[in-house]
Amino acid sequence: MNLRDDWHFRGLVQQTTDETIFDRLNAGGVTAYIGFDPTAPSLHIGSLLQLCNLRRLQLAGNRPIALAGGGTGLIGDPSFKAVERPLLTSEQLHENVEGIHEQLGRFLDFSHGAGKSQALLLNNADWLTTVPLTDFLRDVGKHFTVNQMIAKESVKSRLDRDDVGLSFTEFSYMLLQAYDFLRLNIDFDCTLQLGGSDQWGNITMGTELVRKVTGSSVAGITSPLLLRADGQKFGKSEGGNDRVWLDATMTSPFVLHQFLLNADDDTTPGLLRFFTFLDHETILELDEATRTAPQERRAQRAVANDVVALVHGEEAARLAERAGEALFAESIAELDEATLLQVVADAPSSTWTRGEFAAGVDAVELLVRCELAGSKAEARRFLEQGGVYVNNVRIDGSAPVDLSGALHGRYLVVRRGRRQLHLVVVA
RNA sequence: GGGUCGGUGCCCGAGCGGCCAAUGGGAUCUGGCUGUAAACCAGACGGCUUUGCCUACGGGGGUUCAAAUCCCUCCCGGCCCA
Repeated sequence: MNLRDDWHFRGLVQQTTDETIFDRLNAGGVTAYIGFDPTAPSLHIGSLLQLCNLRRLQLAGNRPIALAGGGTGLIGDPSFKAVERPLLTSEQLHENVEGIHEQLGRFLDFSHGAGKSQALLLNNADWLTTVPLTDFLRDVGKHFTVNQMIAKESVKSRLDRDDVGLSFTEFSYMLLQAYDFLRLNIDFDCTLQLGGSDQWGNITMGTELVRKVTGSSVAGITSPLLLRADGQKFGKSEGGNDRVWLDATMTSPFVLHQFLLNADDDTTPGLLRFFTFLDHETILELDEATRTAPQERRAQRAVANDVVALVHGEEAARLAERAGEALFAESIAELDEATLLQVVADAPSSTWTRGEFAAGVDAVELLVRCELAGSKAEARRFLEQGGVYVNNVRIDGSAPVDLSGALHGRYLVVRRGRRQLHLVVVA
């Protein structure tokens, strides 16, 4: 299977500066990069597509460069952002870069054995924070006109709006990213930049700069943004406004697994194509399975298992799946102790004394202490609305919670709503 | 620097002296239906020692019996001018 066909089959290509780039990618040996914004200490599921793309390139014999935006992060990308972003402090930024650096490493092969396709991990702070300002303005700035910069779709909304502005700082961002491409081209013979479709403007600034400065022709490919069926951005977590992160301490493997498993039918074909490495035949089979037996959710399961395995490892994927089955399909009360603990391993837990339960614990207090409710008022609301369960049995808060129904004499699985869990362990 | 308009709950946005914890929409949450979906329906949506009290309408100060609403001042943003 050649890479061009595969990428088009998967719907990974939104725009290219030059379709013939695929011929070179098929042949192998192309050096390509994707930049990752260190706006948080972890990458999130939105970055996963880009990670997978780098991996796909490498598997086809090309050299991927994962570029952490330690320098561009100091400035902030305004592309399609509604408002100016607060600047990150350099300490935050440093921590974030550390975090995503480590994650990037898990998706690519950095071993010397990989030969010419050995991946590189770079940080653009290395050059962006050291290039002299006057050199930058003369060597980079001269190649662009403000006229073309303000014509970019990515900043247009900000220029048109009458209630927010666009600072020069953010406006200059596109030049920095263009400069990245130039440096990577000169220093590493990098001839391709990939990114989400929101990066098109930044990418073309880069290809143009490289062409003007070095005379060599470099390319760009963007991928569509993955949207949910209702047009919302994919990646908001079930549990609120938070994104779904790739860091296990920020989004547990179980939550990630559940998130993907719950993808609606219309979004699932996209997930299969973007986030898995399954062959085309299997993907089409799973599409068919979604149509004919949606309730089995074979496709969602495949996505969930593959992604969790890729991000957190096979073992984590297996446990996450097992946990879901136990919580939703079986009776939790019948699990043996070891299995129970595995199933709720990801959930937050707290240790209580037997004395605290002597007279029973008020349900409101229990919810607040388990952090399943943000306040007592909220806890009461959940109880009133029938959204609280202990060991999968709904409680209404009229009676204190005691240990009569504790699993194995010492565990209470407290649940709020469909899937907010907390394990109470009685010491 | 000058002029002008504006800063309201997670977001957008009404309110413009008391009936305002603040209309409406979105987001979110809970329940119902279901496939641990989507859509749809219903309810909730600052906090507390909950017939009441406290905190909140950019910050601080003031007028008033009473302010998100009036005045002063500071901070922040848009636009125009320099």
